[in-house]
Amino acid sequence: MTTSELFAVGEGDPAVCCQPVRREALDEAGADALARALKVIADPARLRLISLVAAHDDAEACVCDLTEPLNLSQPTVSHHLRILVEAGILTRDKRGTWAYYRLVPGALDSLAKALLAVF
Amino acid sequence: MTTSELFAVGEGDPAVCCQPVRREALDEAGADALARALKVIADPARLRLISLVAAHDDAEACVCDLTEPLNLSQPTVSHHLRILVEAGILTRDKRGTWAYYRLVPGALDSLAKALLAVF
DNA sequence: ACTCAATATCGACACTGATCGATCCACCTC
DNA sequence: GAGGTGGATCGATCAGTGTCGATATTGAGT
Repeated sequence: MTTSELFAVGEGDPAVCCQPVRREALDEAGADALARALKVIADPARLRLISLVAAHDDAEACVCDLTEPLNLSQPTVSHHLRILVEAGILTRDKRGTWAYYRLVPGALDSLAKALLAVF
Repeated sequence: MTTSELFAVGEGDPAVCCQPVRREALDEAGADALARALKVIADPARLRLISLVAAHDDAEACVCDLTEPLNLSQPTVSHHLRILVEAGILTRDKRGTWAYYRLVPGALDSLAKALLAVF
């Protein structure tokens, strides 16, 4: 599941001019999807990976740039990067020996938007 | 830790007029704090609790209102509510036999804001 | 006081997930 | 093609946590 699938969560129907004051509560499927998306970023290592990639020149970084500052083993970093890619937050671009990671534009924004739509 | 403590995470220094293009990456302590806050809401049961409280009349709800729609046992619901209160997302107001829960205004907003400050 | 109802706490169990060492794979260079 | 390097995958381990039944606690009503 990617974060873009969360766009529709909790959005009001534009065809209705006056929505009721009390919205319906999040249904089970929506809560499950949003929880899965939040679990992806609810990890200090993955938050730092996102931050490191965003802070890097050209907004892309290879694994070798990310392993040392996180003080984690290379397989662990690779594991976290895989989870972030599968969630649609990062993209992997393998050029030759190196793998470069980039932020997916709007991914975290849509996640924050989905979060604020809960209430 | 409450969500309000996250307000300062990643905010730019207003005394500096021209910030560098690349911000510094999230430090270990900041990543840990944000991850802990996100873990609180990265659970389908707790997301539905937040949504149910927000959707309820008067924006408050007692445990008996919340146990049945979640299809979880009463101790489990009480456990989740405790976690949400300790994180500063809900408040508990015990009046007589019943305990009423309310959303803390701005709690989720500040969390979403802290998330968007990561990158 | 006794009873009952609403909620919180406790102890235990099962499952998920973060981490690492070892290994495998792809590509580059000689 | 042989060796080396960057990165991914695998298997195991261990900590964390969601869940429940049982029990304790607190307040209302008789």
